[in-house]
Amino acid sequence: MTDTSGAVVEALPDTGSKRRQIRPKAERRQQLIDATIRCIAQHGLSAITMQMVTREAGLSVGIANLHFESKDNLLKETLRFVAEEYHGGQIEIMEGEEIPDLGERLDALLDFQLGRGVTQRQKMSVWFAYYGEAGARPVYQKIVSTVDRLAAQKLEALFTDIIREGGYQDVDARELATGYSALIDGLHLGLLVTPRELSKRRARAVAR
Amino acid sequence: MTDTSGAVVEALPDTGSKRRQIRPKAERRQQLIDATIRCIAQHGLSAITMQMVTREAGLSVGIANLHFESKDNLLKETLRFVAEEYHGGQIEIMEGEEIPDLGERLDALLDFQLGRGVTQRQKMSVWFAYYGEAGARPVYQKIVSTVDRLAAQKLEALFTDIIREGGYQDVDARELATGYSALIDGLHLGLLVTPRELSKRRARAVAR
DNA sequence: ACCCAGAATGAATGAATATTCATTCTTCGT
DNA sequence: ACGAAGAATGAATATTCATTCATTCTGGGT
Repeated sequence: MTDTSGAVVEALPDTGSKRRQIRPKAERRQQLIDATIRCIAQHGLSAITMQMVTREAGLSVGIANLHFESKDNLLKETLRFVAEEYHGGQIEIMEGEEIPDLGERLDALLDFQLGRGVTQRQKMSVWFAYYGEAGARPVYQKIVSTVDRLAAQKLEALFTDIIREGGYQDVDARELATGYSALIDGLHLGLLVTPRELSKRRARAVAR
Repeated sequence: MTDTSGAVVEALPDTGSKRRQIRPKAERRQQLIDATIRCIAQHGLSAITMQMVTREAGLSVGIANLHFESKDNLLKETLRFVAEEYHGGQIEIMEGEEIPDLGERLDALLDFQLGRGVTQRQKMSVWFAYYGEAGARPVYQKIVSTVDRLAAQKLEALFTDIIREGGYQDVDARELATGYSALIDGLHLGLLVTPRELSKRRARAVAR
């Protein structure tokens, strides 16, 4: 009954493999970012811990500092990921040519922005957790506003087209775009604090 | 040159009085809440420290635990204060009878909500810092949503009146109220990340 | 089959921070 | 004046947490 028998030493059954695995750097980074998102959504940005994150990822504590230099950096990269994913999705819809009708394209955008699911809710939590700190942390402000600006331009362009096509009068595309963005943000906030379902129809109505 | 000479030992000149002062509990509590607001605005909710807050208030470290049981409690009470102040102001405008014209009352509300000033900006920072944590902390959710619900009802009532008076068709007061709130929240968010001035006019336009 | 570069681990370290409480100081009632 | 009630202080304590790094382990290259 020697340990050196080389036989399988799986003391705890069902508790995931204990085998150490070596994976490419990019994959580990993503794994850690995903875990960070889940942790922020569940525990909040201010309660987050390296132990928490690495545990959630099923890895050892040291690994986060191996792939990201520091906790600060991990948080920064996580924000960048969420921001780029969210705005990237929007931009794709807005400048994609698959949907010729502009009104339908706006609808698609709305569906994307108010899309449901646990994942979506998690991302939202993360999103606003960072917004909350943005006032005090210029780094966050910069990351968000950089990506934000691009999406805002595309949105303004979309509205400009819609206004021209529809022949609307007395409407400024830039104002409309700002208002629309603000409305969506506000609805997200509302959903976070008071989860309701009715809002989707509501938003669609106001958007026109 | 003995220390026991009993003479005044005011080594640092100009550095505010060193004299210990005894003040009523309520005053100290407010003093600490104010300091907390300033600290959150400047350093963020997750970086906040008892030392920071008590220092900002010009008091000793132990005092926070004397008047509030714990850090958690101080933060909770600070949120309650900000929430009640903000929504209280809104409600006062909405149900006050001083402004008979409903359109003007809406304008007054808008002015209040988008009011400027350092103070306002600080409050906003605090507001969103807590929103960011709301997803993970039911206590915060409860505080905000309780006060929020009341303001939302008043707002809906106001819109109902406006719709009746103006004889508008095809508009649901509840939808309008939700949309309006969301819009304001969104604009606040925008102001926090990308401070701009133009938004006030914009909001007013959309509000109609 | 066997090496070894470097990926992964986690115990140890040190810094930061909430909370306590013995002590000092103020004020007020007598 | 004086003394007591209790407000205020801040050094000390215990805990929590990010970061380090000596060591262990893997898998591809030879």
